Amino acid sequence: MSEPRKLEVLRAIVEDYVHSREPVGSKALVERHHLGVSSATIRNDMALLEEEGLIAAPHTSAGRIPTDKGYRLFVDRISEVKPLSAAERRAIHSLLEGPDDVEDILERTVRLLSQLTNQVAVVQYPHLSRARVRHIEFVLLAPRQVLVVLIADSGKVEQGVVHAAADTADEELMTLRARFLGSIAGSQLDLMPQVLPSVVALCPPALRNLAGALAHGLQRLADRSRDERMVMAGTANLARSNVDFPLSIGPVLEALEEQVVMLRLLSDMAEDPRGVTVSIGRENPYDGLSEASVVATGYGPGSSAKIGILGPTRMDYPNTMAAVRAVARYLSRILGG
Amino acid sequence: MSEPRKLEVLRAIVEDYVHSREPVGSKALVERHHLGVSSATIRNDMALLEEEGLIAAPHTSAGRIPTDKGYRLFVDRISEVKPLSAAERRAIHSLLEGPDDVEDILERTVRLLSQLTNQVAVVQYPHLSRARVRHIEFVLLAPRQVLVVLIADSGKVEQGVVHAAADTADEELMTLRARFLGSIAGSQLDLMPQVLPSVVALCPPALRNLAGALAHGLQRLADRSRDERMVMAGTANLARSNVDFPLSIGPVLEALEEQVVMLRLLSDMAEDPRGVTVSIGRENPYDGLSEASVVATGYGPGSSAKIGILGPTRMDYPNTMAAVRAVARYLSRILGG
DNA sequence: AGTTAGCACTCAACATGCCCAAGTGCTAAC
DNA sequence: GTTAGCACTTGGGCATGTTGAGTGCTAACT
Repeated sequence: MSEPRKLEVLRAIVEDYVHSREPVGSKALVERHHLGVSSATIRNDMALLEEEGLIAAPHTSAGRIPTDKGYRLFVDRISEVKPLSAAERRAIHSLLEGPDDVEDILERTVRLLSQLTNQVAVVQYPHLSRARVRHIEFVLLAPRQVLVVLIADSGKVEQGVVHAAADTADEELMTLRARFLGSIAGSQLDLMPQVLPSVVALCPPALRNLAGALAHGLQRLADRSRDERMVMAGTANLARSNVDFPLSIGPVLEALEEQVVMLRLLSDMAEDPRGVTVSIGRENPYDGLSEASVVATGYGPGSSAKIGILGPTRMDYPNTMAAVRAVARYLSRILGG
Repeated sequence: MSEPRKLEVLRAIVEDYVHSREPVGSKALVERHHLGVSSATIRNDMALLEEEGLIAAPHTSAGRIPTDKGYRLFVDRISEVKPLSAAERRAIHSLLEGPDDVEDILERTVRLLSQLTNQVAVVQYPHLSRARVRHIEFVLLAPRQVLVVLIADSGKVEQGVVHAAADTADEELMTLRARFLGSIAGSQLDLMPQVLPSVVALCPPALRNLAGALAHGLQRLADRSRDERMVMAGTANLARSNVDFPLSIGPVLEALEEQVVMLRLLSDMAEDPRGVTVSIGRENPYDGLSEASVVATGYGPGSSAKIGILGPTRMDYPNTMAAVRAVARYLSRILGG
């Protein structure tokens, strides 16, 4: 019994199954892969693989399909991340063109990734907790309604409306803006809770109320931009790749809509030295994703934000991982510059 | 042959079919609805209805199901928009609470609508072409990178990055901001193409280049906010309501992802005097939606922006229309105030 | 004229039985 | 450790039969 061949068999099974979507039997295996042994030998190997829980048979006389554990082993030890095709590289490169507004870029990136992989692509907004305040603006929308805008040096803009208790004049807002700006410009977003109260305290009593409301609004904006968000694309791929196939897409769509779930999922994925992390089937903490896998990686400064894809466990891991990794690198490069 | 009864039969068929998801036969009809005639009579009526193309039989010995045309007649002439239940009213009311940032509101609204109707809900951002410029801001992100922010009096904030040909100083930006603001503050977004060039022309030659780039950026932002966008929620309902059911959800998801398609669709829906417009099955201009219906209505100033839902043709039109109408009214009220 | 009872007819859905091919596990020989 | 051979299992395809819901038509009834 040769250990290397057993792995080779597992690999062949995974590849064939991913390709054909059908349980693969011993005979088909020896035909499609030149393994140098007979089908009987393969059968013995397969029996062992099944004992170890790496593959399973849907019913007595059918071929075998990989289990979650089998995919895991495949991803960890067998597969090599393939280089991208020229066409793919070109597609990624063309992403460099166009406006480099963060939102635009993320949107185009996620769309690209979903097309490259034929899966649902997801990307977190970059973390901003370490970003600094670049600018703030107060705009009077109505006598008691103030639009508060917070601009970070990362280029992210947050906005929100604050209600004033009393009618407010433009000059008051100008004054307060100057005060706030003077104190918090350049300071980190996550330090705002420490800084804002002191600004309010130093205000002339007449403005104290308004200042309090505005400080509260600013705080909310800062929280929100730390508070994570995401963009996704390619949900239609769920239906396409699963035509006549049993990844019940209902629960998956639910998970995708509950952005909180997805964000947790992405955030919790450990960073892998090889560049991309994979979470397979029941490894996923969320029940609805028990038939799905997530392939993700970090990007940007510190690789703190994540980008990745979501698809059926039966997916082409090597190519998918390659695409995710490549796109993440380009994205880092664009945003970093 | 009584015309009113024929309509009554059509109505019964639609209601039963929507409820049971199964073709409905003559016998079942007389049982569930007290029509005061025998099944044979109903059969005669049904034969006529079929001749007129209002209902159809999937195969010889099955009951009938409504055609698109049948639904159309049902919606136009038979159904009454039902009042909402108390629970639904309560749900809508609770929407009034919370921050009234436009984005937040739209997001919560669309989520609410999808829950009320169990369909996919969609809402256009309010049109801003008539909005006026409230404020602009230029922020230096890097020596040659300027963040341009445009704030409209509607409370909408647009942002984008502009590349400068040469290194730029903060003071230059201040100067230009004052110039631009002086000329365009208060003017309508759609007049910007007329106003901006003159501002550039009046700039001192040293700033002319930069001013041109900034004007271009501002123009892009103005375009973008006229350029429509949308928010949606409830895609998971597609899978749920169609478990074991043949609204092939693939094409629908595709349509939803192609926001352009959806926006066109919504925009093109004529305003209906009764408050909500319905587009049924093949009436939809987009092929992928041939088995889907859209129920939408305008909201906000001039009812120019649209809100609505998307679901299988076999849907509960009266309740859905009621929900869409009610939510749109509340939304108008909130945004209007 | 409109309504009804009755009846022959159609057809999807389900069930039954049969066979086949794919695939396995095991044993004995190499 | 590998292989050939073989008995065994079983889901899927197919032909056939049965059932029941539902129709359309005709002839009688009001």
